[in-house]
This record gives sequence, C-alpha cells and structure tokens, in this order.
Amino acid sequence: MTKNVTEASRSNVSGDAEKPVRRRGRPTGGQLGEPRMLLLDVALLLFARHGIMETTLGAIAREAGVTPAMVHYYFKTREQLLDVLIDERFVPLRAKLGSAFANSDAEPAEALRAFVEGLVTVSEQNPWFATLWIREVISEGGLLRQRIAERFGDANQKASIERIEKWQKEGKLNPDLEPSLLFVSLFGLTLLPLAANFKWAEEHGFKPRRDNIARHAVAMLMQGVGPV
Amino acid sequence: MTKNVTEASRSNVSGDAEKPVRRRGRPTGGQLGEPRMLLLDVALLLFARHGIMETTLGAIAREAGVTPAMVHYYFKTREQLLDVLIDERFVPLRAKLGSAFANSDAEPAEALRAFVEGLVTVSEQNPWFATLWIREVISEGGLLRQRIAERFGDANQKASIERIEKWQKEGKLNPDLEPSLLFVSLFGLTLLPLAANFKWAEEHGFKPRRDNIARHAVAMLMQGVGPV
Amino acid sequence: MTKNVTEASRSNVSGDAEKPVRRRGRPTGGQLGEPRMLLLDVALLLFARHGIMETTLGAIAREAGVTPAMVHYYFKTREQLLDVLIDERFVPLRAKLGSAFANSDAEPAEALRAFVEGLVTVSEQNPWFATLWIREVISEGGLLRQRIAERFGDANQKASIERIEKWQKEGKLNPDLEPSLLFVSLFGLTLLPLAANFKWAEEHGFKPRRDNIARHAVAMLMQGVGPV
Amino acid sequence: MTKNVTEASRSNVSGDAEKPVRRRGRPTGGQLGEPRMLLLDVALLLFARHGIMETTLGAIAREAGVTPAMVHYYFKTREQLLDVLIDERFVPLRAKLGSAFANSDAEPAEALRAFVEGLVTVSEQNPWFATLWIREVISEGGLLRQRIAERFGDANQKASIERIEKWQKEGKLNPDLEPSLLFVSLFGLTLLPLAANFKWAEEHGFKPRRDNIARHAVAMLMQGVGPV
DNA sequence: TATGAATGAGTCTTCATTCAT
DNA sequence: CATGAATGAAGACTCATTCAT
Repeated sequence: MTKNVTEASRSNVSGDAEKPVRRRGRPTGGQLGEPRMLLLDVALLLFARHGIMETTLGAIAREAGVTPAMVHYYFKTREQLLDVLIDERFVPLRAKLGSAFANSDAEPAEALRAFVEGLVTVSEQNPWFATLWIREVISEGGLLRQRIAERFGDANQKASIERIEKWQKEGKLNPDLEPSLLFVSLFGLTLLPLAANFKWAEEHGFKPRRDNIARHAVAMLMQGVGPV
Repeated sequence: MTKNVTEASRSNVSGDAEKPVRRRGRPTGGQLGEPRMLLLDVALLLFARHGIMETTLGAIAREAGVTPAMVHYYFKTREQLLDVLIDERFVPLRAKLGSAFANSDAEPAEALRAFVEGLVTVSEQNPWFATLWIREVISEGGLLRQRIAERFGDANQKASIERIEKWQKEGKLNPDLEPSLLFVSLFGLTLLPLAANFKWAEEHGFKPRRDNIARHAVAMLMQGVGPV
Repeated sequence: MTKNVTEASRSNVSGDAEKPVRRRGRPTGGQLGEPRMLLLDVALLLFARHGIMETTLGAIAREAGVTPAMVHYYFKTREQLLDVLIDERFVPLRAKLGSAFANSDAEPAEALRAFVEGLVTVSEQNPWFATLWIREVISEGGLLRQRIAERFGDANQKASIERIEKWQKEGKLNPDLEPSLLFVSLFGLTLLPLAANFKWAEEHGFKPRRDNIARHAVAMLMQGVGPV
Repeated sequence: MTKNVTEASRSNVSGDAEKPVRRRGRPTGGQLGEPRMLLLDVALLLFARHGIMETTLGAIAREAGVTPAMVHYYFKTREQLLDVLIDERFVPLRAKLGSAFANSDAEPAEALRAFVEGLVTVSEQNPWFATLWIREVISEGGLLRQRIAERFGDANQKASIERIEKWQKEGKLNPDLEPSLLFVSLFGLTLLPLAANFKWAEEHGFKPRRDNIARHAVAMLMQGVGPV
C-alpha cells in the first residue's frame, strides 16, 4: 500500500530527548483499559512538559504510539480528557493532601510542616504535579483552575482558613500572617521551586535538591529568614 | 493546537467583561508609534489573562481593534513580538528589581524585605507581571524563560547567591535556608499570591489585598509561621 | 506573491476550458492510494500548465475536487509534494532515458537519434514532461533542478560527455560540437518545441505535429540546415 | 521614533550573494525618471533570477533600495510593470533580431548563422534575455508569451516561415526541416544553453563558454552531429 | 476496539495595493 | 515625489473531530 509522507518525515522538533513512552507495535496485550491509563500518563507528562494548550492530541498519540483517532476514541473530546485527568489524577491527590491537614490535631506549626512535607512527597511521586499545579491550577486563568474548583467546593478551604484564624487568636501562629494567603505561600515555598527545577524523565537517576527543597521550605516556615 | 475549543469553552470564564481595550475608529491621533505601544499593552494583557501560547495574534488584533495583518506589520512574527515584549517590558523591570537588591548595603533581612516590597510594587504597577513571571518565566518550559535567561546572564544570579551564603556564614541569615532557593521563595511569597488573585483591569477600583500580600510576605519572611 | 492578480487576470488565458479533472462526489471507489495518485496527476498537470510556484496547493485541491487540507494530509508540505513528484514521476523517466542512451552500442549518430526519438516518445506519453523539464529543470533557478541533480549524481552526465569526446576523437562525430552542450541541444531540439506548442489534456484527439517534431529534430541532428 | 522590527530583521533568505543593486540613501540626484529605469533593471534581474511570479514587488523595491510603495507609484500595478518591461525592453530587442533576419539577403544558411550569432550577442549584452525568453516567452503558459504575441502580430512570423519554405523549395535548405519549428530550434540551440548556464552577476568577470555556445550552435546548424 | 481518510475552522504569514501626508 | 501605515485577500499549514470500515 502506498504510504503518505506524513509519519515518516515528522522530525522531533523540540530539542528534548523526547523518547516516546512506548512506540508502535501492537499493545503488549494486557488488561482492558490499559491504553486509557497509558494515555492519561502520557497526557500528564506532556501537559507538564509543554503546557496544556501547547500539547495537541496528536502529540499525545504519537508519544503513546497510537493514532490520534484513538485518543479521541477514549476521551471523545479534548475537554473531556481534561475532565478525566482532573477526576482521576488531581482530585485524589488533592483530597489526600487536604484531609491530611484537616484531620491532623497536631500543634499548628507541626501540622503545617507536615503539610509542606506532604506536598514535596506527592510531587516526588508525581512528577507532573508541581508544574501543572503552578501553571494550570493556581494561576488566574489556568485551564484546570475552574474545573478543580468546581469539583472541590470551597467548604474545605473555608474551614482551613478559619482554623488558621483560630490558631492566630490562640497565639499559636504568627498573627501578622494573612490567613487566606497562607496556603498559597506554602505552595510557593514548595511547588514553585519544584516547578522551576524539575528536569523531566531525561534526567536519569540523580534527582537534585529534593531534600533541600523540603528542608528549605520548612526552615522558612519555622523561622523566616532571620538568624537564630 | 486548535483555539476553537478554547474560545468556545472559556467564554468569559471568570466573568470578565472582555471589553476590547479600544475599538475601531481611526487612531485617536497621538504620537508616532502609538499603535505599537497599544499592541504591546494588549499583548501583555492577553498573555497574562490566557497564557502566551493560548493567545493568537488574531486575538490581540481583535482586542486592539486592528487587523491581524497590522500586528504583523509591526512585529513581523509572533516570535519577534515576544522578543520585543521581553526587551521593552520585562528586561527593564527585571533590571530594576535586580539592581535594587544588588546595590543595597542594608542589613540582610532589611534588604530582603525591600526586595519583596519592590516586587509587590512592581506588580501593582504592571498587572501582567506576576502572572507572566510565574507561568512563563519561572516555570520549567515557560516560553519566556530561556529568552530572558539569554538576555540576562546568570552572573547576576550567582552574585546574589554568593552574597546570601556570605550572610549565612556571618550569622546574619537563617543557616538552614538553601541559598539557591531563597529567591524562588521570595517570588513564591509574593508573585504567586498575586498571580492567583489578581482580577484584571476589569476590576475598576478596589484592588484587593495588595497591602495584605506585602504584609503577609514580610511576616513570613521575618519570622515564619510561628508565634512571637 | 499574491495570486489574486494572477487569478484575476489570467482568467483562461489560453482559452483553456480549465475543467477540473474530477469534481466532488465520493471517490469512485477503487484502489487504495487512489487519491494520492490523482493528486500527483493533477499537480503535474497544473505545474506544467501554470508553473510550479504559480500553482497553489489550493488550486491542486480544487482541480482534484478535494479540500486543501487533504492535499496536506497526503503530502504534508509543498516541499514534500515536490519531492514525491520527483521521486515517483521524474526520476523513473529520466532513468529510462539515460540508460537507453548509456547502454546503446549503436553507431554514434544512431544512438543520438534514438535518444531524440525517446525524448519525443516520453513527452507524448507524459504531457507534463517537456514543459516542466524546460522550465523547472534545465533553466537556471528552476525549482526542480537542484533536487533532481541531488537524486541523480553527475556520474552519469560525465560518462556521457566523455563518450561524446571519444566519438569525436574517433572521427565519428562533428568535432566542432561542444560535448558538454550536446545534450542541452538535443533537449532544445525536442522538448523546447514541445513545451512551446503543447495544448493540454483539454485538446482531445488531434495531437498536432508530434511526428513533425521528431522528424524535424532528427533532420537537424543528422545534417543541419544545409541542403543535401 | 520607534521602529518596527520589519526591515532590521529581514534576512537574506536565499543563499545567493544578492547584493542589492543600490542601497538606501536618497537617490543620487540625476535625471528625471532615473529611478524608473533602475526599477526596470532590477525587475528584469530578479525576474530572470527567480522567475516572474516568484518575484514580489517588495523584493524589487528592496533590491533597488526603495519602498514597495514607490514601485507602485511608478508602475501602478504589477501587471503594468510587466507591460512596461515588455514594451521598453523586450520589444526593441525582439524587433532588432527580427528585422536583422528579415532584411538579410544573404544566402539562407548564412542568414541563419547570422541570426544565431545575433541571438548570442544580444544575450551577452542582456543577461536576463535568455532565461526570460525561455521561461516566460517560449514556454506555454509563460507570463510574457501572450503579451508579447499581442504586441507583435504574427505577420512577421508568417513571413519568416514562408521564406523558409521558399528556400526549401529552391533547394537551398534541408527539405526535411519543419519550417514552423526552425526558429524554435534556433532558440533551443542558443538560448537554452545560455539559460541553463548563466551564472548571474555573482560571477564577476570570467563569463564561461559564451563563445563556445555560438560555435556549437553554428556547428549543429551547419552540419548536424555527423562527422565531416 | 481501533484506525485511515477526510475536513472545517482557524493560525500565522505574505503581498499588492491604497491613501493621507 | 515619496512613503509609512494600514488592510483585504489569499497562501501554507495544523488540529480536533467525524465516520465508515
């Protein structure tokens, strides 16, 4: 059969190593829904690497070694792919983080430290987390922001803020802090450095400064910049 | 990627009025190069609102009330528009911030506080600054990151880091901090909340919590979360 | 450059009916890759009719009764369409012509006559051949020139030239000829008249002067203009 | 004044040396209509170098060191530029060649030889002649073909053909030639090699093989390929 | 379940052309 | 005379999406 020029000539345009997660060849068999999971993984990887809008369904398909039509087959539309990603990947993490804090009856400072360390741990286990959270969740206009907000009423958030205010009144927390900003600050001390520094799959082994980030964030948290 | 999905689904996602900055009608007279400046303004506004890749030249043109061909007339390519934006809008701000810190011979903590307040001030005067810096400069893969780096060698950055290390050795700064992360933390304490909360030009009057953000950041900076 | 001037002003410049090769309606069924071949045919037709640069992908699509996007689907870029055209249409013909001459051990004059007749035959069977060869291969700056040269090292050409020199030394060929120009002359005696006169597919039946061209060229070749 | 990126960044895209004929700076004074002539020269140069359709008014303007608007000022439209070019540059040459032949009462073979040598001479003095004649005049669909034909009724051509037929009947010319093709053949023996080999202005001095081309063409003409 | 073929809508870009100055 | 600014129309190319198989 005559073949179009298409695939053959497509060159890897970005300088990235960009090794496909999996390439060609029939799926290795496996469970039902396997390709679906693969596609979600690949999507997260590329979304984090290049941004959501910058990542085309075609790119995801190529990286996963399937046809663009198949991405469509599984998720029907780009929008729905995002929805699925949020429901199946973001919400669980976010819930875990949230409840860990909400249920802790540790001392305030200790609870916050635990939260921060939880953030770093989660990011370590999910390389896409920091980048996507910073770029697409926190930032005004981020593509995931509204969706996540919808699926995650602000009851939670309100409770947290009130808890902080209570702690401040009890003299257990720096009273100059702005309760509504504290959580953003915690993200800023952890996810932002991670988003800024994370070198993707290309960096085999040697994950740099992970510990440092946690230690640094905790240091800021506990004491600020001033000397002991 | 296609913009149509976006367009279709973001229809005034944050309730923005999305009123064009200026509409039709002959240029209001004015200085030479006026439209060029208008276009740069509009571009920054939309880049910050929706992200760089998400913003088409056509969208900029529409918002500015000109034809897409005219955007092209002034900047020739999308790439060059970015370059101009960086050279004429980012670099000056960045230089101002940098030199303010570099030349300060105040006490460490005081210098950092000044830097943080400078950041907030700059962001106040340039509504696009926080969002774009967080999304497109700091974040790995951000579209402005490399360009800005190119135009802004790391000599500067290195000097700052060494200065911090020196301060730590002199016992003037919390020794548990990671020098290379301190600046990212400062961005995280200021720009991140700004990027997260800023409601654009549409919000006439009532600029919320600006003071709070500076105060909160300084509080974190000076003392951490702990009570006095 | 703009096509609109052209389009507007060449409206059936040579009285061509300009009937599309095929119009709308579902593909007539048929073999796999059928549209690809159709597109190649149409492309050659239009390239020969109007020149390569003057022929837009859109024009090819229109003529073939498909969407511009589909041309793109099959060839991805204009450049690649040219490459395919060369590889699949030009190179085979050129190879046939070349080898026919190279392998002939006929007398010199006879070999040249055969080559000339081969040229005319090929042009008869491939209406686009003469025009495109003259305009885009031979002429300095022709769009196909370099590409064909790349795919067709000059080893061949060199061998032919040396053969001619040998013949001249053996007294079997007019010694006043310039070996390196002989082949161009042969093209000039055959393809140039063809390129100048050929009325395209539109002219059903009645193919004018084909025989004459061969006869004339051979007459010039064998004897020049002088009387017997 | 703020300057658009436009000019500054336009890079010379083709590998050609492409030294502008004249650059910037006010016209050096001079006679009325001077720029007009310059523009015609530049246009012919570029048309021959890159083809007519491929050459934009902008390119001509740049090469001539003027604004695109000025090209327009002098010629109003692209179409009219072509018309002017034909009237002022082609027609005179063509007339000279034609009348030289028509008025010659030399022996047939001698008249043809003179015509051929005239062609080569004209091409030598007008580097653009061969290429443009081959590509845009002789070739079916050439952009100049129809226009030149219009301005140059075929009375002339008919007369020439009849003259040739007469000569044939008188036994003064090879009777196997096709009268209507003889002139095309002459072009093919002279202009085609010239069009194929001409290296533009870049080749300072050293004009290769010009003499050879005339000699070769005459040799073919007088005697064909056969040995003496 | 999967995909090759096809397309409509949209992107950036180019260009000839206009016009006020 | 000359041009900077502006634009409409078109060009190549991209992409999400559909659909028959």
